[in-house]
Amino acid sequence: MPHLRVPVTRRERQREATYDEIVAVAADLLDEGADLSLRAVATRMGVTAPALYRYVANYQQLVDLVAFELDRAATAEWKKEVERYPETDPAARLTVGCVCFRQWALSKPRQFALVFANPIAAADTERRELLTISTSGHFFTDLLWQIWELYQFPYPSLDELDPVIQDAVLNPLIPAKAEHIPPEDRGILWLYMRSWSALYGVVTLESTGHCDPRVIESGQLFRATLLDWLEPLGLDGERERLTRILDEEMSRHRSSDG
Amino acid sequence: MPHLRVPVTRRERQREATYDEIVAVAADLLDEGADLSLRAVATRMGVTAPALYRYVANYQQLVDLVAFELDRAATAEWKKEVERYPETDPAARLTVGCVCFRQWALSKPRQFALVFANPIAAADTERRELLTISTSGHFFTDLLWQIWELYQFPYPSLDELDPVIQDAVLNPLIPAKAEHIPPEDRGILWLYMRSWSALYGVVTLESTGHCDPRVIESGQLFRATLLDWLEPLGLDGERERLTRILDEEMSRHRSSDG
DNA sequence: CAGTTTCGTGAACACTGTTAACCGTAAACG
DNA sequence: CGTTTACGGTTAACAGTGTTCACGAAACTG
Repeated sequence: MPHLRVPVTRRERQREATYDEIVAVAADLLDEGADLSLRAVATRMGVTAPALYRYVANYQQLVDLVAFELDRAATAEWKKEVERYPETDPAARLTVGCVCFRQWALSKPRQFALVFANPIAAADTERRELLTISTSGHFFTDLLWQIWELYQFPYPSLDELDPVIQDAVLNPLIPAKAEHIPPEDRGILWLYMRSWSALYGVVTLESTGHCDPRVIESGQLFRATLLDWLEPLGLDGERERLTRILDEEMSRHRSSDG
Repeated sequence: MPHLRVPVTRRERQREATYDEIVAVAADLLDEGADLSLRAVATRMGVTAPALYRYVANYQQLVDLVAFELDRAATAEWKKEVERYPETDPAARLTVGCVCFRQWALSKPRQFALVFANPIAAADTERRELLTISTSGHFFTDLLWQIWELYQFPYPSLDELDPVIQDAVLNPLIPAKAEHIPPEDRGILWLYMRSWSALYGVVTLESTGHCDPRVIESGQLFRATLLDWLEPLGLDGERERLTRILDEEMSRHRSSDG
């Protein structure tokens, strides 16, 4: 959890460092194929398990901590990849970003499950807050906003939306760079939710393996889903170019790691 | 796992009964909010834990067993609900079926996670087989097939499909009542995969709680996703009627359990 | 310096899944 | 029918898991 007041006292710096070590060690464990456990993290840090309870209240909080970090680290990588295309081409950037997201989910299914398939009870406000500042969410909303600035695709006005949805887009609980979006334009967030739902759907289906392995390998389901979203996002004119980019990005990853 | 050769010897009947008790007890545990554990199932059956190893090879197999049963039982309920509309109206039936699926996922998120968010490795052929005969899959493909018989919506021909997808629809690994679909019509299965992916996406998103609780409560995301699929399924002419049915079904469940 | 907070330990509890050796009883076979 | 085999259960034990509690040492604070 990012603190705004950066602590300066020696103790607090030490504490912050320990937090960092916790998530680092946990991420290592996950990468090695072991499953995340309080005790494993502790012993690898050269410390006994109860010591960790000075830093997290329980196991779930540990999970949330590393989930947030995994999300942050992954998004940072995607941002780098995306920068192969200029800032003036957000449509290409979004395409690359989506492919990166999928590739990450496929190559690190355990991490993906931790971050995105980890159940969150509606009442659990703590975890919802964490979700709200999720880095990947900001990443995708921001790209969508940039696309809108450039292509001006149509979005529903507030009074076209269900009252409950009006509430949700005006005072969003989901991760979204929304502060800079004027209230009358918040209908865009509805499009964000819908497109995110579509992207999340295929990727989760593929990452959890709940479909034919050959279909996953081919990437056609993912590809078709993305192409369906070109039109609603005003990208019909770019269809050919973006399809080319999409195919190139997908084959790039395929060749890079067998 | 359903055996075709129904055993008659006393021992085998006894054994079958024990299997039934295992999944029944496990389902009870889940319903009570406890989490599924080998030991808990055993002690509740009045038996020690190692005894269960005469029936399942390991914990994962127990999970698979009850997952299959949960899927079967849930689908049986949906089938009943669906029968409120005549067999000659498969579009209405599919609508009801989708709402039931969502409602089940929302009211029993743990069970849903067990059946549908439970990761399956690509190499795990055993679990893939179980998936292939999944009851809910057959339920939805069958409805889609009936809709096609009635409305004759367009579907891709085999040579329009990616070679890998051709393979997948001709020799499907996913649950699908496909035997009675002639090879040249197998393009329908591609539409099935795509629509299932969309349905699976929203429902998983909602069931795992990875979006604004208000959006879930309103049901608008689910509703919009379903409505988007009317057109590809040749149901544009039925839009008004089916929307009415959809709304009615959704409010029905909302009022029935707070 | 004295007092207090912080951070770690060790022991213990209540659980997990899983393996091993063992044994009575019920079915199967000659 | 008697003998033998195999099935279905037991107990004991191992290696883990999350979590709590009482304690102590070390580090900061007045």
